[in-house]
Amino acid sequence: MARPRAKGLSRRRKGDVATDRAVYDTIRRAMLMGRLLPGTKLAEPALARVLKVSRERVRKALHRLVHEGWLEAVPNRGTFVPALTVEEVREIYDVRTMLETAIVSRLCAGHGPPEAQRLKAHVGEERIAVRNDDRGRLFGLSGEFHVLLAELCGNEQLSKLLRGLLTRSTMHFSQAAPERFHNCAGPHDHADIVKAILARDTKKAAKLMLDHLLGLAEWQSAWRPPSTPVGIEEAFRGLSAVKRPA
Amino acid sequence: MARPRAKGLSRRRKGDVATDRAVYDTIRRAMLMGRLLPGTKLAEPALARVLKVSRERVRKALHRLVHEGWLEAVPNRGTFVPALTVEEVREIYDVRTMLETAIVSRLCAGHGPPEAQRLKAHVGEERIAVRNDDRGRLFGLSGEFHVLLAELCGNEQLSKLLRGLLTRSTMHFSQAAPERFHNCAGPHDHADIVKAILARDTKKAAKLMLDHLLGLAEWQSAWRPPSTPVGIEEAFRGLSAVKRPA
DNA sequence: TGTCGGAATAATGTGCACATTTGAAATCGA
DNA sequence: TCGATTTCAAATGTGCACATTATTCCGACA
Repeated sequence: MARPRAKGLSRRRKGDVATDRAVYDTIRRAMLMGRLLPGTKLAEPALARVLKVSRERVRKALHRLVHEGWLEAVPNRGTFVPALTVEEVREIYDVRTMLETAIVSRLCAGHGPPEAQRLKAHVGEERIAVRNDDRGRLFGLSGEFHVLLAELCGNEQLSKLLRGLLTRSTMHFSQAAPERFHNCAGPHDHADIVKAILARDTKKAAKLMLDHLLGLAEWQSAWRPPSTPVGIEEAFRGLSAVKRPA
Repeated sequence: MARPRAKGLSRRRKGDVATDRAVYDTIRRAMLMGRLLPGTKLAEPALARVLKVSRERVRKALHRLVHEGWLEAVPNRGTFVPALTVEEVREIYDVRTMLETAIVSRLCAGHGPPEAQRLKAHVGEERIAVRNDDRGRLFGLSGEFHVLLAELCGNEQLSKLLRGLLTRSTMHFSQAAPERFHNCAGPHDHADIVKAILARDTKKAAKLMLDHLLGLAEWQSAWRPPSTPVGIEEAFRGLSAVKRPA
């Protein structure tokens, strides 16, 4: 039929899944960088204006983030950055304890040379980060350690589940200024756990993981995130959805 | 401003979240009833026509179901009923084993009279269902038993997680004709597990749960769902999104 | 002066109109 | 007759317009 287009521009690409990912990643990155504090409202028009995308894209990304537990949606009100209660943090670490003690037990029973190699490599990287006092890298590695343990079990469902739990429990860490991240006990605990796994000492490994998570939960529960909301424009300053400055 | 509406009808209620839930529940119910076989395509116009709702509502419900793992979306192709592989089933039951053995251990260590009462009540209901040969009720109760154990731990995160795992692992059961559901070992296993919990025998309870899940996984993996797709119209015959015949 | 109430404004929610893409039927050629 | 190419219809994806809802602001009244 070749009908002439009514409005002017609208150069529309095909199933542009790349832009969707970019918007989603940008918002998530802003949260990981600690720029979005609990209580902040993510208004759709403001986000669309700042990220230079249409409102529908923002809406879709927000819905996805809500489904994944990063944000909270109130009907007819908007989407907000959630404030995890100490009870929620305790519950999340409780579930993590159940899963991760089982994981280290599993790894003690059945791991081979390649798994041992990856564990030792990760501990080495953490040690380097500590030596260089690279807080940002250490922050990322500390979380990835737990994901690595899950992945070494060779269970994709388990990895996905633990990854979701980690994002929720590290949200607090992110909401604190991540450049101030300092966890001297973390890398040392990780090294001990790996040592126990390599020695196939199941009881010791499980106990170390239990104590490690208990310590993390206690330290995290003691800290309360600030509650002064910040504007959207300044929160996303320097971040862009269309071009990755990476 | 009171601008006259362009088109005729469109009597739109307020933030109608009830319709959204109805559409979502209807599709989910059709899956639980085993009417949607793996490989079936859930086309949006067909669903909208059958359920008597707009396409956007269907679209939103489908997106949610995709995100929760009930369905699979292929870009520009459509939404399909997934076919779980035996490997996925094995992995899901592996994760469930980790969580649920920890749950029964937890319950052995710390449960009071109200928890004991609810456990005994559930076992009683299952016994009644077995006596009456009520397959549908037994099918529901068998799943709820595991959710009940998680809820008795008083951990909301744990309950939500296990609920998601259950929906995925029971999808196979649903895809078999549920009226043919017959699990003579299930209720008996459940009664034994409850007995061990009430006796606070941690090792025995964990072992019983482990064997129970192992048996379920083995039985479930042995069975392969049929792969003859069925039309949308007949799959949703009798089901409605606007009025619940319940 | 403080509070209650209504109007203006901004934001959310949703139906609708196309553009793009896919799948398959139809047509053509060997 | 079979295979490859073209054509066409249906489905998916997305921007847009507008109704509905919440919030804010401002003035009247006690």
